[in-house]
Amino acid sequence: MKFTEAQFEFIQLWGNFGSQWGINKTMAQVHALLLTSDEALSTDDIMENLAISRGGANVNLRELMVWNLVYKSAKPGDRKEFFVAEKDMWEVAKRITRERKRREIEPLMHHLNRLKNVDEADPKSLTFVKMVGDIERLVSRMDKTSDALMKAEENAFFGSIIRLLK
Amino acid sequence: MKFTEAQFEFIQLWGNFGSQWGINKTMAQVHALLLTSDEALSTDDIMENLAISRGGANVNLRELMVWNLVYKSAKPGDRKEFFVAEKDMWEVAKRITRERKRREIEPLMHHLNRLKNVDEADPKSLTFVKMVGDIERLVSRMDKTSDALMKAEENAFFGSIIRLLK
DNA sequence: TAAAACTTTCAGTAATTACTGAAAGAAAAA
DNA sequence: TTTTTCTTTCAGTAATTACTGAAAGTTTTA
Repeated sequence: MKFTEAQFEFIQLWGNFGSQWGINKTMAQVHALLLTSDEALSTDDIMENLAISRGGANVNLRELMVWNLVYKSAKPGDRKEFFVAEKDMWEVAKRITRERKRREIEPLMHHLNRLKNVDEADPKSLTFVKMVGDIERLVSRMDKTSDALMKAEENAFFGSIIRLLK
Repeated sequence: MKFTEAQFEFIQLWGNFGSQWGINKTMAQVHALLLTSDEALSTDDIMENLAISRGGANVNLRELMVWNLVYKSAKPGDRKEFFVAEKDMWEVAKRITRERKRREIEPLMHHLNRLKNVDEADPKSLTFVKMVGDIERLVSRMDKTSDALMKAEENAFFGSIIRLLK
């Protein structure tokens, strides 16, 4: 398989995988293109390679920068902006996790907590409040555990404890 | 807040949350309705409560059964099928995790592995192969770690070790 | 200050995704 | 076996999501 074919397939794969996880397909494809490019790319490079419009390229690049997955990179003697992706995949995983937590876990917990103000007189409220509480505890526990595991994977001592569990 | 309001809001919340995670919004809403219902519901109950069609109700209920989040439940003297949701939220989390792994991790690993057959002569392939390998290792590690996490949360001894890390 | 080079925005529209409703299918009752 | 009751399927369509492209905005150069 030639490099360009493999790169093309990787871009498709990353795009499809991303959209299954609620990440915009084109954004994932731009990310994949930059991940597989040794050199920084301009907006025009990206437009050409993925056959997307200038608007789409611009919006998705800026969103990738919000996620901290892509940086601007200036080229001396060139007024264009160039872009590079963070290549350390462990960093990539951490930053995606961090961003999704920030956007989803916190609002979810807030909304769930509000729902506990349900009228306690209604007998149906009993199991409802219990269930909301169960979800809160579960989400909070998974959140903390994922932090612990992230730390553990980075840390030789904790990492060796974690490996005991596998 | 009245129970029916709280239930309605929970259904919206679960639907929106689900669709952010690549889970069909209506499916998540049907799930939320069943989670917050003490009694088993018929297709007609669900159609009425969520204002969706018979086809939609049927398709989403069957999909929820594939995910093992909802069961059929017969009522004596009634020919209709009734449905109940698994109410143990820890079971719910485990089953969603299991299903997503099965559908996504395995195919992803397979595709990534295929991409390693890239022409090694091209110098660009070097960093490409490294990156694919990095993703494989990362995904495999996260997969194993999530298994460990599940076991740890279920197990008092391992659980206490995990709590040390937090 | 004006022109050139590049980036950003957003109304209109295309692409995708999932729902509707009616017809066909299946199972139970008569 | 015919009718009744309920479930499933799927072509057509509605709803959602995200892209296009041109105009406006911004920065740099001269």
